[in-house]
Amino acid sequence: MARSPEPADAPLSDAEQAILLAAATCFAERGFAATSVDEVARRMGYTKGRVYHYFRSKAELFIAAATYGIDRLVAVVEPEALKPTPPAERLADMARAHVLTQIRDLPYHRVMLQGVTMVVRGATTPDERMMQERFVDRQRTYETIFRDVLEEGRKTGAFCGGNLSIQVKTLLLALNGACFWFSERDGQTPEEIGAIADQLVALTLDGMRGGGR
Amino acid sequence: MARSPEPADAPLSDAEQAILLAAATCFAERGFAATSVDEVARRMGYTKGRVYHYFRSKAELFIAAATYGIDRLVAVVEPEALKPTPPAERLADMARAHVLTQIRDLPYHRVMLQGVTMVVRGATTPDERMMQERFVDRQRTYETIFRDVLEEGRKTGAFCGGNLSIQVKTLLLALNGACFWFSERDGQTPEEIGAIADQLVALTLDGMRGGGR
DNA sequence: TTGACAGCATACCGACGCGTATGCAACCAC
DNA sequence: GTGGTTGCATACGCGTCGGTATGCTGTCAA
Repeated sequence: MARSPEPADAPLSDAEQAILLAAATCFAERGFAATSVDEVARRMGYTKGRVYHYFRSKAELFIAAATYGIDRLVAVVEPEALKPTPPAERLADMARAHVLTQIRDLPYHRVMLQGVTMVVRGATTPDERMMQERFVDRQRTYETIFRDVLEEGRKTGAFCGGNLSIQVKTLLLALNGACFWFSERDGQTPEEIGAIADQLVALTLDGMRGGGR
Repeated sequence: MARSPEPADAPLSDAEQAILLAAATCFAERGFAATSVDEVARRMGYTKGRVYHYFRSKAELFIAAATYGIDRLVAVVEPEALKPTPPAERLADMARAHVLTQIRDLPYHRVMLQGVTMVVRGATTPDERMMQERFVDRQRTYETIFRDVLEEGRKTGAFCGGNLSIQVKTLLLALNGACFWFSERDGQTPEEIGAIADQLVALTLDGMRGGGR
C-alpha cells in the first residue's frame, strides 16, 4: 500500500528501504537541490516511476531520509541518557553512541544535517509540512537530551558554565564531525572506528569540562 | 574592464563588490544549486545581464565569494600565527581572530564552508578550474597554519596527542560553529560578540589540551 | 561630429527536471 | 475467465534556469 496517507510509522518495505538509501546517498553527495529524482532511481537501476510509486515527492523522500537518521540517533542515545551514572560519564557514553551510530549510517546523517539548516523551504504540501514538523520536533528533542545532561552536570561542577545554548551547539557540531570529514579511507575495521570515536569524544568532552583559559 | 581573463587579484570595483555580497548572501541562504542568478540580481534591483557583465558564470561567482571568505581569514589569522608566543596562547589568539572575522562577514564564510564540501563538481571551464584550485589551495594552506601550531604545542606538552588530522578537523569545525548557528538575535554589540567568541574559543581549546577521559 | 567602448537591459534559446498520465503485465478474488 | 488491484515502465507537459545575442545609452578621445 504505497502512497498511503501517512501511517507515519509504518514499517518500510524492501523497495522503500532501497530507495531511501539511494536517495540518502545522492542527497548526501550533491545536496537536495542538485539531486534529481531520476538520478536517485538510476543509482539502483530503477526508474523514476518506481520512485514516485512509493514516495509522493522529492521533498518527502528527503524528509524521510533525514527523519530516518535522527530516529536512529534517538533510539541509540536516549537509553544511554536514562542510565543513572554521573553526568560526565553519561555524556561520554551518549557521545560515543552518537558517533558510532553516525559512522555506521553516514548518508542518512549527512542528509539529516542538511535538513537542520534547510528548515525546509520548499515543503509546500500539507503532508510535507507535517513530516517536516515531525522531523524538526525530533531534532529539538534530541538536542534537549544533551542539554539536560549538561545542565545536570553543571550543578555537580562536572561541566563549565557560560551560555548553555552555545555549549550544546558546539558539542553536537563537534560530535557530528564525522559527517563532514569521515571517508572510508579513514579506517574500516571496528577497532579503527572505535579509536576515532574515542578521540572525537575525548576532544569534545574536555571542552565541556574545562574552566576556560 | 570586466570579464578580463583572470587578473586573479585585481581589486574589485564597487559593482563587483555589491554583486559578490548579494551572491554570497543568496548562496549562504539557499545553497549553490538552489540559487538562481536572477535571484542574486534581483536582490539588489540589478538585472541578470548586469551580473553576467562582471562574472562569466554562476560557478565563478560562487568560487569568488568562497575565495573572498578564506582570504579574509588568512589575512587576519596568519599574522597571529607568526607571533613568537607560546603555542597555547598563540592558538587561542588565532582562534579568537578566526571567530571574530567569521562573524563579521558571515555570508562569505558560509559559502566558503559549502565550497569545502562541494569540491566543485560543475567547474567545467578552464577558468573555473583554475579559480577552484586556487581556492582549495588556500583552504589547505589555512588548515596547515593551525596544524603547525598544534604540532609545535604537542612537543611542549601543551596539547594532547592522538590523530593529528582529526584534531585539526575537530578544532576548525568547532570554531566554524558560528556559520551554523549564529543569528543576529544572538547578540549585536561588540561586547556580546566578543563574549561569544571567548566562550567558543575556550570550549574548543580545552578539548585540545586535555588528556582524554 | 564621430567613432569606439563601457555598462548595462531585454529577449530569447536550449536543457533539465519535477510531477503526472497512461499503459501494461502479473497476480489475486470469485 | 473476468474484473480489480499491485507494481511498475514510458512518455510527456510545463515551468525554471543558465547562458547568450542583441541593442540601447552615456562617455570620452580624436
